[in-house]
Amino acid sequence: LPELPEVELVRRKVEASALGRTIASVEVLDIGVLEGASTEGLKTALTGHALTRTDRHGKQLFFRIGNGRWLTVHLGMTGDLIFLEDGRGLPRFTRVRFDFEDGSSFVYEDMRKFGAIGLTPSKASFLERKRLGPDALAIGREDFVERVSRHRRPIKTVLLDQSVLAGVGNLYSDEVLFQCGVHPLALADGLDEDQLRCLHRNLAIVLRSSIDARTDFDQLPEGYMLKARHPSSRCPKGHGPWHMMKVNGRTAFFCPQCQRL
DNA sequence: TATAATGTTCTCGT
DNA sequence: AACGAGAACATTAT
Repeated sequence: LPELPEVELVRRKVEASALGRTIASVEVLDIGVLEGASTEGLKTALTGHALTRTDRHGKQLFFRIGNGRWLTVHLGMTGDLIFLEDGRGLPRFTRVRFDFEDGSSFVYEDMRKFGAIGLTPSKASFLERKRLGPDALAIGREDFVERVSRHRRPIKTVLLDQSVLAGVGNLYSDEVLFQCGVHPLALADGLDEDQLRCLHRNLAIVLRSSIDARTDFDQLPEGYMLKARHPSSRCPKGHGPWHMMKVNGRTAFFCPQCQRL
């Protein structure tokens, strides 16, 4: 459940379900997902306290604990947070389970274990340590243009670099490049002002559209690549099949007609 | 059975 | 210093 819109929906889910309930116990089923906290540290920090606030920066989640510290959660490639009203129906790949005093539970599951869960005394120091740039939905145009265009690297690579801006992953970077007709290998410092503005504006539109669609790609507006991002599908503007290439070890989809180098 | 998967981080080489 | 390629992490689905 990886990129910014998916993570934002998880945040909202937690906000609506787990917030305010006092934690009675914490069970770590796989210590491999802990980062910056031990099992004992987690138990000590959380037991007897409630999550009082949710926050998201890029793909990173933060939950304020009643004692002033923050629980940090990254969903990696396959992570999710599940609220269980009666504590039953534990997901197969549950890694950490939080049981509330009222009998409900809150679960961190992550099949591939690329995610991480831990503690930090300060969000700012955590973001600094992880070298996360501004949130992709919060960054202003000037800042975006300045940060992106300073790199002599393919624009796809720059958009995926979480230290430039945080929250964009492989799928949404493909989508915004397609929306703006920019080739994934175009060098960031060679883009003109119009292209940079287009990317900034459409990044916000694409991310918000996906959140509004509850990340159901079928419900995205017409003309979106993500409605049919498959090798056997084609450009919605009537051009040919998608072309694919590897950029940063990830598969990039693009339309060679719409996105010229 | 081989390949790829919405992510991050590290090494090695240019 | 900046950058790219490749590997590593773990597990499933096609």
